[in-house]
Amino acid sequence: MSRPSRVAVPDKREAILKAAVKIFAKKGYFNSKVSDIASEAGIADGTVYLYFKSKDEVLRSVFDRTMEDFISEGRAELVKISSPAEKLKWLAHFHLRKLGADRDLAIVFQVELRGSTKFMEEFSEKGFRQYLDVIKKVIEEGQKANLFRKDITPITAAKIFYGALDEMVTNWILSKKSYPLEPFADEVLKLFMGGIARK
Amino acid sequence: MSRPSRVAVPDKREAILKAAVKIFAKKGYFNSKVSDIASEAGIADGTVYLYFKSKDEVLRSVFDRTMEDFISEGRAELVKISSPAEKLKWLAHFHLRKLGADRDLAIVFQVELRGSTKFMEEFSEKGFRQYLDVIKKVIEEGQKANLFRKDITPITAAKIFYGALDEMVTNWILSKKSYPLEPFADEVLKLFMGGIARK
Amino acid sequence: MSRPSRVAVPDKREAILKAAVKIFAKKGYFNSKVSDIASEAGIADGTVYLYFKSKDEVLRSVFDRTMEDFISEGRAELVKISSPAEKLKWLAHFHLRKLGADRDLAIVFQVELRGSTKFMEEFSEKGFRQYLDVIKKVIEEGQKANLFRKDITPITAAKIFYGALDEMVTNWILSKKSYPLEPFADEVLKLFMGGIARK
Amino acid sequence: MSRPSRVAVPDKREAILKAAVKIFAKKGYFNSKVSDIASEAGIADGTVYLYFKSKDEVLRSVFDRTMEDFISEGRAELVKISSPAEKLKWLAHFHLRKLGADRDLAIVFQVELRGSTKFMEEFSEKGFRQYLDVIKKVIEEGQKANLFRKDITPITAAKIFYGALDEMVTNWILSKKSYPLEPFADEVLKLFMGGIARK
DNA sequence: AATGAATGAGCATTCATTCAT
DNA sequence: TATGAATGAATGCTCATTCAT
Repeated sequence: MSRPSRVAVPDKREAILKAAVKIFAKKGYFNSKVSDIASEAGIADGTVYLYFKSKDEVLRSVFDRTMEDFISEGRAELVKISSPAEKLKWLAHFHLRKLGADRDLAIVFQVELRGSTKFMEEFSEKGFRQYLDVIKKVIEEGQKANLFRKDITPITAAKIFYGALDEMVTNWILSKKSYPLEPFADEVLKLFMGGIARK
Repeated sequence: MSRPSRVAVPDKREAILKAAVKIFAKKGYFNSKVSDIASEAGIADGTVYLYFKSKDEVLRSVFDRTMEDFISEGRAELVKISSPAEKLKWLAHFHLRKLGADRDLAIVFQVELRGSTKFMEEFSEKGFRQYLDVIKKVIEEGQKANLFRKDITPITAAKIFYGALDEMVTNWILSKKSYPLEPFADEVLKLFMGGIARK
Repeated sequence: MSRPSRVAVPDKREAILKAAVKIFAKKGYFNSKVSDIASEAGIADGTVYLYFKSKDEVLRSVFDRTMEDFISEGRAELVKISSPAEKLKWLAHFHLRKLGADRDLAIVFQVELRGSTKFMEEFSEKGFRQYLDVIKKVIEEGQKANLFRKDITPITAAKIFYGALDEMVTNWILSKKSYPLEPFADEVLKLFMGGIARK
Repeated sequence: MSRPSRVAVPDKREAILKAAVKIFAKKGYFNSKVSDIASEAGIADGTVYLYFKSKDEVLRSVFDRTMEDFISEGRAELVKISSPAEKLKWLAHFHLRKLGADRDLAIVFQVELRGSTKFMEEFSEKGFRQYLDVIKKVIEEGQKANLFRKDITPITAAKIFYGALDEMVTNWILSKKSYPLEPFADEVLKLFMGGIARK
């Protein structure tokens, strides 16, 4: 049922985005030339502009596409889980598994997308708020079910949860050593759920 | 009794750094022109180069000077506190109080310094590791005193603590609303110490 | 029957070199702006960099291309002449005819290429030594044939020959009056062959 | 009888000129910074401008002072010699002895002073014409005394004489090997007087 | 006279974007 | 669609010169 594409153009848009992630990760957004991306994607410089309005839009699109997948997959999976604690567990693993699977993409997300307040604001506006909202909902759920303490606002708890995971990713990227990222999900969960203080 | 400085040029180096923070915060490092900084500092473009080797070095210096203050003040204060929990409390408040006091500086730290892997690596190498190390030490102390649980590695706990605070700052910066940042220290502490799960 | 070239851009590289000679001759290498050259060539500034790596390389190329022609034509013609004296005659005329035909090029060669030891050394290394060598060979030939005196080393004689011609060119360039250069070839030859002293 | 100078200021003007020759010779006029010269002369940058109006004028002064010495010494010596041939001999030796004694000065004269048509013209105007005129006079003298052939104009012969010597200097400067320059005076004379052709 | 901090005009080069083919 | 040659605006940095001290 799929529209038969013209051949020879398996998916240039996709190729450009993939190339862009690789190049942005290696050199940083501002130091990446459009010609680097085009060259990496195996096309002519001008062709980039048939698919994207500007270099700016390429980065934006990397973000949009990834975030979209991220959130929709997240929402779809979460409904299958009933326990709020299990939901948080799934989210933490999901977050670190996804970014841990594509170092270049992780770099672009952790580093490049934060390199300008402009992007940050947009980043925040579009995907990040939604993502934080997903976490917040889970926490509210836990509070309603009397499983989570209520003396912390859900949104603050969500930020803390996100911030902790985010820091795991940042450290993983900057580390000279190569190690699996996902296991840290359990560490974060342990602390987020129970706190550091001995009972 | 201090020697009265000449005229309106009490400290140009300082003026440049201050101007740079303001400009970098407003426009981002890559979009800031050296002439913007010079103009903001009330000096000629070329004068910037009498104090700094390059635009690059200006940003680096903003970071160095701030981080130095930050860490030395942190270390000096911490030795006055004996309880590990109190130390964490002081650190969280200190972190948010400092950055909450200078929005532009906070923006440069949260956004600009992370805008390139190059800076990130240096940032990480120089100040960040040390800061994380300070936190780690406190946690080890708490574990030794049997106050903190021992099933979490101190460095991971430190990262989570830092990540949570960092996220507070980032959200504060990006927020369109203006609100005091420091109070969030207690929220982070509450959760970090006791966890989200009801006992 | 040659394929009619597109539009007004028959050969941009050539146009740039031509423009550069004109501009360098008028203002000197260091006082010539790349934009002057581009403008003279009827192209955009950036286009210069599609054909040359730097302003430096433009000057180098002017030299290379000219010297190459010069030497290859010289060698090709000389083999057709058997008498060493006739060879010198042809060389002297050739030298002055060539440079006398393009005042701007002559200026670049006489003045600009000598404006820095760096260029001088390269100039010397590449083309000049070869040119001097061609003259030297002719003199050796004459000495072997017992036509030229042997109490002067061929290389020194060659330098004198070259130096005399070179001075004719320099004076011609600097002169406010316009006069034909080539006739001076015979004057140089007269003196070089027979000396100033009366027999 | 000399006016007692203030001490500490043996002769700054002289020191600057000396420093300039050294620096210009090493880096070329355009690549030499005024601060390089000042530093080499052991004075502050601004002090250069107490003695010279501009960097330009420093080079000009190097030339003026040297040329003045050159020509006045030349004229003074020549009147002591009666034979035109001996006069040429003295001139050739003088030329190569003087420049051969100060490589840096020679470089400035051979290379830097020719690096721009502007300087060339001035160079030509001021000292060079006079120098050439001195040679020309000697040749006219020789012709009048029936010692030199008359089928060559004196000025052309003078240029050839000068050009030959000049080339000796240029080659000496560019040579990687170090050798005495003055002996080439005799070679030039031999050829200039008798020609290359066997009698 | 001497200093050297400050000035600011000047310029080579880069690179995102366009557009004729 | 695709190309890639051409564009030209944009900017970090240098350095001759000035001038308050």
